[in-house]
Amino acid sequence: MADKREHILVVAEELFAEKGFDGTSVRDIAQQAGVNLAMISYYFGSKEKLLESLLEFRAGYAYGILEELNQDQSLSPWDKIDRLVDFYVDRILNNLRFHNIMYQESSTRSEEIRIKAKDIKLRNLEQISKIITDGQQKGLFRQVDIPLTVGTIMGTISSYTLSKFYTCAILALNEDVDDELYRLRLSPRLKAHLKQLLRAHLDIHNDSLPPNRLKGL
Amino acid sequence: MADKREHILVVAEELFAEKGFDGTSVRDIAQQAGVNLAMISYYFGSKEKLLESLLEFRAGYAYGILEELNQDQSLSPWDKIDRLVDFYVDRILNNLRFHNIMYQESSTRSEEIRIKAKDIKLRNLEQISKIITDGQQKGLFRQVDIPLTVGTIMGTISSYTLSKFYTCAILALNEDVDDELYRLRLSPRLKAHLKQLLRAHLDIHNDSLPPNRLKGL
DNA sequence: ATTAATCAATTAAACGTTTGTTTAATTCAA
DNA sequence: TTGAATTAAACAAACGTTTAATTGATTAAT
Repeated sequence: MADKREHILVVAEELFAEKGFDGTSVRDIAQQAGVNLAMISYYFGSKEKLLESLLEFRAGYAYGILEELNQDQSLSPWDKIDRLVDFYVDRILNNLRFHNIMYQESSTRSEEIRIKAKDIKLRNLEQISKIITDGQQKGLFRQVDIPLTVGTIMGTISSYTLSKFYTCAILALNEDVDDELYRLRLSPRLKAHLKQLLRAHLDIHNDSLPPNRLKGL
Repeated sequence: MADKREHILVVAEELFAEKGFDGTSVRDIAQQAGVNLAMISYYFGSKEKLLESLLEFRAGYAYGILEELNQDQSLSPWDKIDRLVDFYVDRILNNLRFHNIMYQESSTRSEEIRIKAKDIKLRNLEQISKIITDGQQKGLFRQVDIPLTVGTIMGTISSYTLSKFYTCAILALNEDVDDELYRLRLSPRLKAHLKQLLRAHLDIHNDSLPPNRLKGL
């Protein structure tokens, strides 16, 4: 075992996402990670600080990708939106555990954790904002509420990753389908929907749309 | 106290939403509700069955409203979409507690609870589906992924109701703002965003949009 | 009308687990 | 030999649930 500390974090991540923070005992984590119970206090200080460490451990990754995507001059804003959707769907579906902790569990915890989670989200929002404002400056995107648009992306995905039961019903899958097939079905559908949605939402040509609403009547 | 059972449910709802299911003890509920600890087992059987009772207690309301909205012949599909957005934003913001339980907490619980939560969601989806397919049949709405569109509505709202810390940062509000002002700021912004979003997303005129994407380049 | 019986409502206390954390001893490598 | 890593054991506190006793109002018998 290369890094025991990191291994504990990965195991804790899985368990937290599966059973919730309060629903997971330190003994669960220790046993699943194959380490002594006392090692968790020894490494992290407490269960709450373990969660804090987990946030730090995972925080950097998404930001790096977004930054890179942002600086890529060869991609049009539309391409970047598509890539953004692909990235987030893939990332969330492949890191369901961490995502659930980050977006639901952390909001009921200590102030330090809530602040940390907030800051991570704000940093990511900043990067996505740049992509959208760039598209606006280039005359491709219309005026939209950017933070809420980001909320729409994350929220749409989350609404289908929080409850496997409901999602399986929608996808016409058996409830105990294996994770591989589950992702395989959900991923393209989420991506297609979000791209179609954002295309219409962001397109500059739709700026004159609101008054047209009554056309069809 | 008219109905003690119901009073316990309301108190439990508040506490669950605030501190999570596992984070709330039966003693917390009993104390806050002003009843003896044993009354909760006496009334509901167990803590889990209390949550189950809570779901049943709250489930009926939304469905009734949606059904009514659906059957209203005087409203156009576009009007119904607007009303739908208004309803859900208001309802979720005014029942933050129950919504958080229903959409996050219930997914990590017993099978019975997960099934119950799933069924409630499916029933509501059914009603919203009718509104959208009606708009499609009337030639107003284009072809969209209806269940995912519903996920977008719920998810967008949820993404801003799960973490008050983050939301306050976005709204440029102090973190300990009172709930009244908090809702007053968040509600119109969510409604405006969702209506603008759905207008573009659903409009039949956008069916020919995808190939136009490259226009701006 | 008074008493007796019945049963649900309510209570305080205790149940056995499980919780997060700490201690104090031991291992092991530097 | 020093100090970090690791261990088993113990800690008190909190957990969900149960018990057994008591209350209080309603019903049946006297």
